[in-house]
Amino acid sequence: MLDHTGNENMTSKRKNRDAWAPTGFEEWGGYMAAKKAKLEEQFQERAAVEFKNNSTLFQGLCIFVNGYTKPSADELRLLMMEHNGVYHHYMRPRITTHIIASNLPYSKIMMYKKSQNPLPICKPEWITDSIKAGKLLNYQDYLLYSNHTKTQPKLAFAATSAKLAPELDTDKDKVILDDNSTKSKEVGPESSKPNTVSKQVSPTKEGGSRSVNSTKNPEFLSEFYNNSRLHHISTMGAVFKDYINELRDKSDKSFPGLESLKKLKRPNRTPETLDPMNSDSDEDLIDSSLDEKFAKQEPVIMHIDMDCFFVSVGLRNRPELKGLPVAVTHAKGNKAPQNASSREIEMKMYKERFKEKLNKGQKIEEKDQESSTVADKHYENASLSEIASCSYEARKAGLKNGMFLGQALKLCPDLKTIPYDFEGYKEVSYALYDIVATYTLDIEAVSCDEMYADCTKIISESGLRPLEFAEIIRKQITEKTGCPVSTGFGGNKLQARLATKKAKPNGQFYLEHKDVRRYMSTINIRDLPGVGATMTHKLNGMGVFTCAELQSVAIRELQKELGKKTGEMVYNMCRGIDNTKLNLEHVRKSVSAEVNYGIRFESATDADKFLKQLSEEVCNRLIKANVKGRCVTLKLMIRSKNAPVETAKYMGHGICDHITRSKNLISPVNDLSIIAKEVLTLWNQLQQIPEDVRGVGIQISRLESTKSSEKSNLMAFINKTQQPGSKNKPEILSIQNVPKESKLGRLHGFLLTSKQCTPIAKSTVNSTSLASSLQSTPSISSEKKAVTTSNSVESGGSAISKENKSLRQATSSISENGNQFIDQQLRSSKPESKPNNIEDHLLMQEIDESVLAELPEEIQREITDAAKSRVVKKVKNKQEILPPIQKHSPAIPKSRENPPLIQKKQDAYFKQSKPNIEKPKKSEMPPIQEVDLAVLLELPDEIRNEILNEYRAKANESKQLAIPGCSANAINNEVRDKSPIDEANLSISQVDPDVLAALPKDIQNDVKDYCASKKLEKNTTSAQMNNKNVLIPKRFGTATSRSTVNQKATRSIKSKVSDNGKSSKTSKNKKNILVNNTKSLKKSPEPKQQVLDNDPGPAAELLKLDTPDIESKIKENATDNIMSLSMAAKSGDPEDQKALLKLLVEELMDLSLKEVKIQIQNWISESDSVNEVDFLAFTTFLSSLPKEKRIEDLHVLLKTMHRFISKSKLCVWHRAYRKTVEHVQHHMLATYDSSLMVPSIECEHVACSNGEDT
DNA sequence: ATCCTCCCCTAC
DNA sequence: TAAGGTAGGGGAGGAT
Ligand SMILES: Nc1ccn([C@H]2C[C@H](O)[C@@H](COP(=O)(O)OP(=O)(O)OP(=O)(O)O)O2)c(=O)n1
Ligand SMILES: [Mg+2]
Ligand SMILES: [Mg+2]
Repeated sequence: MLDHTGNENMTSKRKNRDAWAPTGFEEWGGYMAAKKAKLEEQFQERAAVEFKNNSTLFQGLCIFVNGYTKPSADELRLLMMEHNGVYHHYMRPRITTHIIASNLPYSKIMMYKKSQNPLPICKPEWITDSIKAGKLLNYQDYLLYSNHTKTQPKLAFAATSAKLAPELDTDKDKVILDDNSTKSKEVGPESSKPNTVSKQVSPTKEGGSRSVNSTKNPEFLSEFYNNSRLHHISTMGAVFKDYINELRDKSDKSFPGLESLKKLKRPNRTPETLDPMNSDSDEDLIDSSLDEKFAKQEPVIMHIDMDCFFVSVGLRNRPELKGLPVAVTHAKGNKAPQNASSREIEMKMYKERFKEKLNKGQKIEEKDQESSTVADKHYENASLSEIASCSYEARKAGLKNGMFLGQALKLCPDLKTIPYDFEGYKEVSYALYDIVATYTLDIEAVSCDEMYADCTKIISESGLRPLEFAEIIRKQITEKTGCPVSTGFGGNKLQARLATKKAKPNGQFYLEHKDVRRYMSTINIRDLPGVGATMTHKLNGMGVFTCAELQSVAIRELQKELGKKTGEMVYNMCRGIDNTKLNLEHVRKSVSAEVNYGIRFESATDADKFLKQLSEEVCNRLIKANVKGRCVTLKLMIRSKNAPVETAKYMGHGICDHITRSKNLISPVNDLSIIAKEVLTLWNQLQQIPEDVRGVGIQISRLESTKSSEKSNLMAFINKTQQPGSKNKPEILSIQNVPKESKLGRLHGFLLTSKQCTPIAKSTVNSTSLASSLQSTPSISSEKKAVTTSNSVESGGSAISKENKSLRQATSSISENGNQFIDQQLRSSKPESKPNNIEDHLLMQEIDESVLAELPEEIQREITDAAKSRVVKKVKNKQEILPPIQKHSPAIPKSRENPPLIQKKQDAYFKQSKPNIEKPKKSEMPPIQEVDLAVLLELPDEIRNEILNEYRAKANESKQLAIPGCSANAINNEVRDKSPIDEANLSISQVDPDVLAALPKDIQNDVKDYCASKKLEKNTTSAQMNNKNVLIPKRFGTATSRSTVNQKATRSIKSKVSDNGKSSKTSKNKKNILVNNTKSLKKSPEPKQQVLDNDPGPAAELLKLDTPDIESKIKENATDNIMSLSMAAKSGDPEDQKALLKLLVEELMDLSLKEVKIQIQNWISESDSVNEVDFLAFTTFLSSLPKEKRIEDLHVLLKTMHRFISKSKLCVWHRAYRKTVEHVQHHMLATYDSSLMVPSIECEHVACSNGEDT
């Protein structure tokens, strides 16, 4: 560890990245994104295309997308579907016809090439260009490793670079031979591609630098991600966390693996009951069996982890290397003439830094020595390529994962290196997870090769001892994957993990309760999970090296040295105590993308360009994850003052300083234009020299789900409607909101209408803030650079600066946006002091950001400009009238000038919680009062119904959440103050009296009941909230099912609403929403709140009038929908309908079970209305399964459908489900003379439950 | 006292 | 050459 640590420290900053699924794991993450496409839409589009054009463009083609591609794998999948092609999520030996990739490692290309049936590997442009051309172009013109030059498909003279080129070409020929160049159109598209092969080929002189450099190689980003192991493992980690959620959702609760275990044991003993008796065994068993019998009080947690994962996977096809020291790396071993000077310097600096750190602690000796050792090694020309994983034989020589290859070779000269095989890892990971999932779904995915599973039930029900079970499952996994795996069992996660460590390699171990204490004392503190190099150091400084020694340290002492929580954790851990539960429902809290390799900007333009690319990357990930975020953070790694310009490691980041700057947005966003703007603003604020940038990262936090099921279409709906002309979403609020009261009112109820606010103060505030921000910006910018320390979030000033800059230079393209940004920033720059907030409110009131955002850019500019001028004026006024604002800016001395202001403003609106905090998805819907009825009424019935249903559903949810005293007033006040959007969760509860009154009676009752009955629940809920690990009862919330409410989320509620100058925080309670609400109510008397309250009044009235009608309409619509569904088949254009239906059904027939599930999920979860065509298609499809003898599949699919529909509170869906089941049963009876056991849907609405649409 | 931001640390 | 990402817990210290 020291060694590794050392390296890490050297860089001094390492961070992780996330992954996004470049390779192709995206099956789960719905795609939806870019286009918001829903499966429905996809189907429709596809059907339409097929039907009309009967596009068979790709008929007969079966593609497999490997690695990161420009049109993402998902997009390609859709394109294939639209044109009658087939998309494979995995390479299928004799079925796949083409491999699509933007770039592949040489090893991979070779692999494909050598395969028995070499398949052509084409660039994704082949697909897109063919579509554009309306005909299938010759794929040979798009071969990945063909000559890049388009024109010369077959020749590979690329030329300069040469070495690889020839080989590649050769490969190509071999691989691709089959097809002939039938023709090829010109190659326009690929012209840019000469580089595609670049990765490997181009390394010619200048070319070499190009291929790697972020600036010079346009394909840098994708190439980098495609080759980054850390990116891959992060991505896969996220994928498997989702996968587990997915499996759990789909589960029918049957565990075949567990069942077979029961059978195994039964012969010997009677089932569970007798287990205790069984005691065939030994010590362990007896205890455990007793426990099992009664309460299973003793939980049994399993930790399972593949042995030297990457190596094991790689050795599957290299049996000759088994038993030898092997490592997985990019480099092959030889090489690397690096500049010794850089190494020397970096080493020196590293040492210095290390010493500093150590000094803080106390001991240093050993480490110093070690570091020096490392340093020595550093001087040499050893390879600085990192070893991802090394075999246990290699570990005997001292090798460790993460170590540099050069260093490793010194320790182990015989080390064999093998290349990465990311597809292989994924494959094995799936096998691992799938096997464990046959025993239980109480799984917490840790990474692609590791997880925790609660085996309490398995052990008790099967009667097996942990180690017996281990034997079985390990064997199963090894047989299936060809890779060794180790497992550890214990009473908690810590014990299980330590047991696994002891079990490795290829073993198993059960750390029994009685042995815990004894065993713990033998553990080295560094082996405790969570104790890394730094903490080890600190503890070593205290004379602590082992857990035994650690046990003798008082908790106070530990907390003093390590912090409160950390101290306590360590105190417990060294005793084998670990109270953390398995985190079963994984909920993402942030999405980020960063690159700290190969970053070399030569100009501000380079930096801008890359930031935009990275923004795009993050946006894509957000979309893929179905989330939007309200906080944007830019992370930079900047070359340290004395660090060499040329890093020791080729294209590495060297020794750097880290700088972070974040900004809160008023509303959640996943829009590229907005995020890019914010990022560029932040970048400009940081005022860094482009040439010194060595790393860039963008993180989006404070996420909210965008899934319709979860969030509702309200936002989307509102966005669309709100601003007529606008196209985009409501962005972040910017300070300058144009005066569209109605809009504001709807969207951001809290803001209230300006009327309420005291005009003067408010107006002044806004203007002041803006002005201050503007003014301050310049100065600030200069300051910031130096700052390594963190500052307040964003500064309005920065925004301004940005604007200025944008106007001047770089962001010219973005200039338009720039204005918006500025606005936004200004907004964000809340007034620190309350006065500022007030002003902000005024501004907001004046200009609705979201509205603004939607307007054409030109208009936006105008407005923005006008606002600015206005602001300036106001500022002046304010200064006179309300000095506070300006003062504030200056007052904010400490951190960045304006930033604080901005942030505060935002906070005031929303209450945000920390950036990290996320709220449940629910929150997206604005309080119903805010919904503009007029707009609502204008909407199509379907949409209107959806919206209303959403609210209704939320009302239900609120109940669940148990907002006890959810008297609307209090809630409303708070919400308003904060921001509707933020506290989505709250929004549910926010129902204020007026609104409540406006609601249909049944809903009213529901709400009341909930409030009354949920108090109890609330308590429970709050308790759960406290515990991160606690699963949220997803079953309840329709959309929110998965959202876990956590403390932070709750916390957000607290928004500090600073009224005038007073900072009245509505409530702070993290845990108790109710409390918060209550507080807010009490505080409400404040001016702002009152104002707010007033506003609602009118709106409420409107609602009342309209609501009833709407409600009824909704019901009607629902009915209509159902009716239409049944009718659809019959009416319409019979022929067309039939043909379309037939096509769809055939399509479904061709899909794998998994794919169909995904389709079903998308169909249901992406919309609140039932798409008739899809309904008919699915129902017809499912009804035809009995004939196909696919009963298993039918069963699974119905469960899938049930699962997702259960989440929907829409009766329309419930009915659709019943109808489908009815139809299916009919066919079941006809075919098998028996019906299928399927779950039924339960609905609160009696009419729905009883009714039946039929 | 509690919040919030900017880090730092840890894990894979 | 080399592909040093990513998510989340937590602490320090300023602001309220
Ligand atoms: N610094 C690291 C650590 C890990 N990994 C990758 C390669 C590993 O194979 C995989 C799993 O990590 P583990 O910690 O589980 O390590 P191994 O599986 O390699 O070995 P062990 O047998 O100790 O689990 O993650 C990596 O690329 N870089
Ligand atoms: Mg492992
Ligand atoms: Mg592991």
